[in-house]
Amino acid sequence: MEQEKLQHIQVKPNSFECSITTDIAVFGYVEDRFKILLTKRTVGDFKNHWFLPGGVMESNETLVDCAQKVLFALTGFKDIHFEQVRTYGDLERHPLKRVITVCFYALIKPENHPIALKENVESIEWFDMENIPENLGFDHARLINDAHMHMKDNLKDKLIVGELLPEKFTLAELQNLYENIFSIKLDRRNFRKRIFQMDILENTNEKKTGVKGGPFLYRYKENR
Amino acid sequence: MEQEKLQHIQVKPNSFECSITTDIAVFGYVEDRFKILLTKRTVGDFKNHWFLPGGVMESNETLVDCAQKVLFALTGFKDIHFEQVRTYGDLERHPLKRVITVCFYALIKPENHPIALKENVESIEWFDMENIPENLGFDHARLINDAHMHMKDNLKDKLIVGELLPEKFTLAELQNLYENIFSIKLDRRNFRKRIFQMDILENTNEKKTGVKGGPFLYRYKENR
DNA sequence: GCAAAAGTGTTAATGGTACACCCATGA
DNA sequence: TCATGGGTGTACCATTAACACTTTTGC
Repeated sequence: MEQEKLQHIQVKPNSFECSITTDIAVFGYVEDRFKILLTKRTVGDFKNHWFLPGGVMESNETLVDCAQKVLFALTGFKDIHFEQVRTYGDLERHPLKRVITVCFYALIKPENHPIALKENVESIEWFDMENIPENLGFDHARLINDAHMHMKDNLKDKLIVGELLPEKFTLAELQNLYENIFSIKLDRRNFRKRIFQMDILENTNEKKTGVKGGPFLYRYKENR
Repeated sequence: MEQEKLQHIQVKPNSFECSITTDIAVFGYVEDRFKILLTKRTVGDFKNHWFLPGGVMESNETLVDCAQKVLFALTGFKDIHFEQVRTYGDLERHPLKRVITVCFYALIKPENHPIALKENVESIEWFDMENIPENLGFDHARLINDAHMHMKDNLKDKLIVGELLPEKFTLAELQNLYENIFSIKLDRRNFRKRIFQMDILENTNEKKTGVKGGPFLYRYKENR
């Protein structure tokens, strides 16, 4: 009864111990392919498995604070924008203890974020989204899948994938990225038509050199 | 260093105490209006405020288990299907201590779920979504808004809002509900066309009595 | 019988898809 | 100079939006 009352007001003096972690699916566009960043680590029974970057939250951190801290600790990335995907609370998802994880995704330009190999990370690598390793730890295969779907939902009808590209990019690069993310093929003219009538790009009037055809470089407009 | 290592493998021996709660936005269709169920309670500084049904998670429960338990404890509802909305982890969202909450939404047929006024609940009421009380506790105004948006996203292009209606219903009722949820007006003929070519309804060949026009009653098909 | 809602098809507009040729550049 | 990719416009198709009259029922 006292128990029930306390429960009801959402405060209990002796809440159980439970780790809350954040895991981050970092997507990038590398070597003309849509990729995800994974770290090889050993956690519990998972020896030398690949994991999303992730780690435990402290009492004075928000979820996003935690994601920032964890991602920096494992990769050296700073000042990243996160989008929440969902929270996973199954009882047996972690072999050692109860761990609830909040999953985020982030889109980054690899050129701006060189990878730093940090302590306790055996390796860190960009994986092509169509060639993800088999030996993923925990339920991270599901997390990756959910994060990818969530990202596609967020991007649908927006084509705002500029966070993944350099400041100036060609329309072919933008289209290729879009095709990679959604695993589709698009007509070049229709793609241009759509993106132009969205009115989100401006032509820098510079041409990209070292590539045939001499394509113009575009950037996203300031206010969009 | 030892600290950092432990953090990295996502397990710390002394994780801090932190309540994890679930809050549930229960949507229903009552008196021809799209509504949400709120409970009036007193929590901390929030005296006699309206809250989503919610409560703390125990160590042996999954997130959904917790939502089931909490909703039953506050309303008497059982066997409800939940959809996760998102997780809120701001530091100051709860006046008494750190509370992280995972928000869910549920769609129910009020006829199947009579409200039971439970202990510690001062009142419990269906509120029209366009007339939600001002004095909501915590950040529940935001939770309601997010849950509503998330629900709309899930339902978009599906028109599957049957969970909110009695087994047999008229097309006008279905259309009205849909218009309520999305705050839009639809053309009757176009709505019928769309819903019929989805092939999800069957005509019971019964007519609804006590209402002008003598509309047919429909139900959702078994396999959809 | 009259007011209110149910039921029913057609047309116009819009948006999306398919498609071919010339031009610029790098090799 | 030639091979490769960049740049451009139009016709067709599919989907959606707009719209008015007749029938049924409750009161």
